[in-house]
Order: sequence, then structure tokens, then C-alpha cells
Amino acid sequence: MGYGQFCPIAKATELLGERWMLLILRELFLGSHRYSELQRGLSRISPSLLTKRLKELEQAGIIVRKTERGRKGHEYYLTPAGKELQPLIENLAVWGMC
Amino acid sequence: MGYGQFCPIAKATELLGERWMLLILRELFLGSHRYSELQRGLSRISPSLLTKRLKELEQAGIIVRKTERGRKGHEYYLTPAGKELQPLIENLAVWGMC
DNA sequence: TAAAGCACTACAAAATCAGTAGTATACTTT
DNA sequence: AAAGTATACTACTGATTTTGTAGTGCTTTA
Repeated sequence: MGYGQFCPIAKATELLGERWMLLILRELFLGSHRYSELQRGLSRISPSLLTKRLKELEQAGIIVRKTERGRKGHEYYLTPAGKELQPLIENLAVWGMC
Repeated sequence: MGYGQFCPIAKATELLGERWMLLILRELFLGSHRYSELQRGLSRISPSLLTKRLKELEQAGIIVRKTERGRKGHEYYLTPAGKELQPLIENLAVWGMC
């Protein structure tokens, strides 16, 4: 369910305001790339929700899913668009420390 | 339900990641102060949830509720701590415009 | 004192999320 | 080639959260 608004903040919130979304991004910025790593870093997230969120991030062009030959499973990487979120995450961290 | 983590980002997300929270702050930054104004600006929020969120923001020290004599109802204002969120909201707006 | 505006509260229905268990697929070993 | 294993999911039930509508109570104004 959306917020029914046409505003850049609403648009951003539509995606980033979802539960666990910002923490998933934190993990990605900290260097987690695999599903199992993300799950470990976000100990209480349910697997189905993690899957759902990763799909949402992929659809929004914030991450890409890569499958490498010769290795099991897949890896998730921030796209350039995703990396633009870094200042926002940092802001959040600064504010959270107060 | 918390995220069960001890990290400034998780702490910030605990409050700001809740549904409607960032948009309520946007309204406050844009100059809405009364319950009815907020409700109008956030057309799809339900009154009970708006009440709940305002209480959470008040408890977190981000806003204060003032009752002025000689006027009907109350008004909500950002505290200095709340105003520190401005760069974060601006970041969100910038990112949302991309 | 009556009327009206404003700020809520109550509650059922709908949507979302949590937690656990089970499945699919690709690699690795035998 | 067959069996085993690691990884990444999907399915499902019950709990929690949010929505949407209706109604209540205080405060000011007439």
C-alpha cells in the first residue's frame, strides 16, 4: 500500500521506509553480499521477507543479483544508484548516536 | 517489535522506519502544526495511527505538544533534537528526485 | 446554554510480518 | 554417475500492524 503522494520524500519513503529496508542497506554497505550473510547480520528477519525485500531493491535498481560460475549460490551488489544512498545511511547513523 | 540490535542505524530505524513517520516529519518541517493539518497533508493516514505516531515522536523528544489558551486544540512543534533531522529529510528528498 | 470545531478514541476488516519447516538447485565428493 | 552438502529460497499458520469508518468529548464561540 502506497502513500498516494507525488513528492520525492514520499517516493523515497515508499521504498526505504519499509520494515528492514534500511538495515538491509546497512549490511550491504558493510560488505555483506550473500543471502546467508545478510540473514546472519539481520538475525530476526524472516527468510521470506528478506527475499521479498531483495527483489524490491533489485526492481528499484538499487542492487543487482549476480550468479558466478564455479561458486555456489548468488551475490548481491549495490548499483551506482544504490551507492548514492550512502550519505543518507551515514546521516541516520550520526543521528542514531545522539 | 524491535530489530534486536545495538547499532545507531538500528536505533534510528526503530523510530524513523515506522510507517508514515518520515512523512509526518516532512509535514512538520513544511510548517504543519495542528492535528488536522497533518491529517490533511497525509491524506491516507488513519486518525488512530496519526495519534499513535505523534505520541511516539513526543516520547522520543522529537516534538512537543503545546496547548495555547484562547485557541481551540493543540499544536505540535519540533524540538531542537527534532530539527536535527532536517539534513536527513533533505537527503531523502534529493535521493527521491533521482 | 446551545452549537460547532477540533482532536481524538473504538473497533472490525484487511494487510503485513514472524517463525518454522520444507523444497529446489548447483556444486562436491565418492 | 550417485549420493551428499551448501545455499537460497518457498510455503504456510498465527501474530501484529494498519486501514477505514463511526462515534465521543473537550473548548471555544454565539
